[in-house]
Amino acid sequence: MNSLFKALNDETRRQIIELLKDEDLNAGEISNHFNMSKPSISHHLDILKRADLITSEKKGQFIQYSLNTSILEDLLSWILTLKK
Amino acid sequence: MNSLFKALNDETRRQIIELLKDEDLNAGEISNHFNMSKPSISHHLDILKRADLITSEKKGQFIQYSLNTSILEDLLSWILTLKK
DNA sequence: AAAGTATTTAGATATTTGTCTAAATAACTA
DNA sequence: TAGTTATTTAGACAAATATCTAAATACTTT
Repeated sequence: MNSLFKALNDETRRQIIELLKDEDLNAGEISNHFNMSKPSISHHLDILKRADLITSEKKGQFIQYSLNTSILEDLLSWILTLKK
Repeated sequence: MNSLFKALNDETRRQIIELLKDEDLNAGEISNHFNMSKPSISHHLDILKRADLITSEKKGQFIQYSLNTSILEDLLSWILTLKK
């Protein structure tokens, strides 16, 4: 859970998650949505990946990123145990 | 949401939340559960309070802390929008 | 009023984090 | 194979964070 909370604790990373909610994107496309260097975005993607919140797949010259929502189950149930 | 994610991004603070899930506790009682100085715990309580995850009420010489789960609604719905 | 208990505030410090630029790696194209 | 494009890795640095000790504040008790 530690890496999950850590990954979510950044506005840029949360925005990346929301971008990927709608469609898969490659690193460059993600980068274009932000006023930030590509290496910084790459770093954020790495943190999201370590938290298992996203997956990546090489498509030729590009790397396509997808959201993995299944990991959010843990978070959901953690929250729900608090609420009752 | 920023302060909420920030507050949740710490193992000690998550443990405090779990302690308060079962019963209200004062600062000293919370502190006793951790191998950490009282000022450090006080600091964590402050961050949880700023995030509105806990409330405090003065009871004479003591300060009693309670969990506020209503703030978790926002987090819940944020997660749910991602999952569909 | 003085002493004791509970908690926070202040200030210091080491670690972690987010960002950058430059360089490296990998794949496509001519 | 040389050049171009996509992405990551490496290394540096400023800002944020978690922790500590010492001191301050607030309440209770004698």
